[in-house]
Amino acid sequence: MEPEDFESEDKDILNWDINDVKLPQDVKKIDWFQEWPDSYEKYIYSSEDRSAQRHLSSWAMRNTNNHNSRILKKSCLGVVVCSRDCSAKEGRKLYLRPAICDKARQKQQRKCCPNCDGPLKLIPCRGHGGFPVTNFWRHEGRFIFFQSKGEHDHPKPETKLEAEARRTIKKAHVASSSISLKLNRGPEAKSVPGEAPSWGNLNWSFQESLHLPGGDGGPLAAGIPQQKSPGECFLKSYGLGGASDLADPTSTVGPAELYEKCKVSSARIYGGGDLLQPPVAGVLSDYSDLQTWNKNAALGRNPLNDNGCPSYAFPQAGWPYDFSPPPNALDPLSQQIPVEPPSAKAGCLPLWPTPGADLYEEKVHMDFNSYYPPATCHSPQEDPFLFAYTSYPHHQYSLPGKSGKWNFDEEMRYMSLDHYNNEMLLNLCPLR
DNA sequence: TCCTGCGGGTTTA
DNA sequence: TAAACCCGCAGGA
Repeated sequence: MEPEDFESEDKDILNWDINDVKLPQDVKKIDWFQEWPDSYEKYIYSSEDRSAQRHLSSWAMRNTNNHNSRILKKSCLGVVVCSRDCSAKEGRKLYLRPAICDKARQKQQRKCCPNCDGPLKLIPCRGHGGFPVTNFWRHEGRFIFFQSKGEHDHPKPETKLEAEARRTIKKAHVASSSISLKLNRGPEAKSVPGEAPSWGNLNWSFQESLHLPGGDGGPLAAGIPQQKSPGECFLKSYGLGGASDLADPTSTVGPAELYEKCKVSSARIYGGGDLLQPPVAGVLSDYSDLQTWNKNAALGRNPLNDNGCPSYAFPQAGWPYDFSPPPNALDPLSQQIPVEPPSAKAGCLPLWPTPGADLYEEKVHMDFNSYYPPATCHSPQEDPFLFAYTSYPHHQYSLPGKSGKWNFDEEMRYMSLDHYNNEMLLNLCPLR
């Protein structure tokens, strides 16, 4: 093929529009799935790409009827923030993911800020000429064409995975508290109105279930295979137990539901088992999630991480919690479950399991005090477990402002990184 | 309970 | 006429 022909063909491939009658089918290079598409971008994914098949986006996109069954259109809902613009320590801001369902979103906005109890507000997306940014998906032959129109003018919300995990954790904790309350109130236990059980009596013992990396005989220190699943990482992140805990029906870890959710996440991310080699170019399908995860892990979605270690996408934007210990944290056993959640104010439903908030804070804080990642980072392949631990201190501090935006996704694209980007990123890791 | 996709219908520029 | 938006429904997790 003559170079000129190639160029013109390339131009055709680049110049397509989602509304074109005919889209290019001679696609030589398909794109990695983009979790945070922004600006006026176009991508061509493999029809085998699971994320593309699901029309996923980490932006909160809702379906929009464009009366065209061939082209799926979705518009951005923006981000939910605290109307008081509160900040946790280190200036962390709250960026919650707007619920996609209208009713759920209305309900969400009646809830209060988990950080300051202030009302939440939805920042609508106005990045496309005053209207929400729109994403278009079109399946055509072996490819899935994606086009975004507009540039998000708001911070990134928490990802779908984060939001789901948050809900699950909330459920799990509520369930756990409920069970513990019942257990603690044995037949002889008297029901005293307003009585608050001691944390020390709770079956859900974070202290016991936590295995610190490199700590006192935890899984890592004991030389147990370090290839933990992200699911476990989630649990670890929350101070929950590892696989052994989960497999044990008598475990004090928590509801099986949580494990199932994490297992699903793990399977999704890991392709159902061990980590796989990076995909060869053009064969994206089952690896897309892995790639997305790897990229997120490598980037931490917080490119300016202080220690440069990658983090799983879990705790960053929208992670409202201050992990410093409460004043009475030195005596965890003396902590009480507030019968009336501190954040539960009239007309304001708590977003998080407030009764355990202190507990989370306390334990996780201890984790990070006792374990800091080494200067040389491991890849997720080596130790994804580590990521969950290292991830907490990293947060999305700054808004992705249009002027000073530092979008690594974009940078990666410009760098024309192919499937080796994972390794390359991980090699870059110690430099950051 | 929520997400997702679909599609009928309305409003507005 | 196109685009945005509202709403309800169904299937699925």
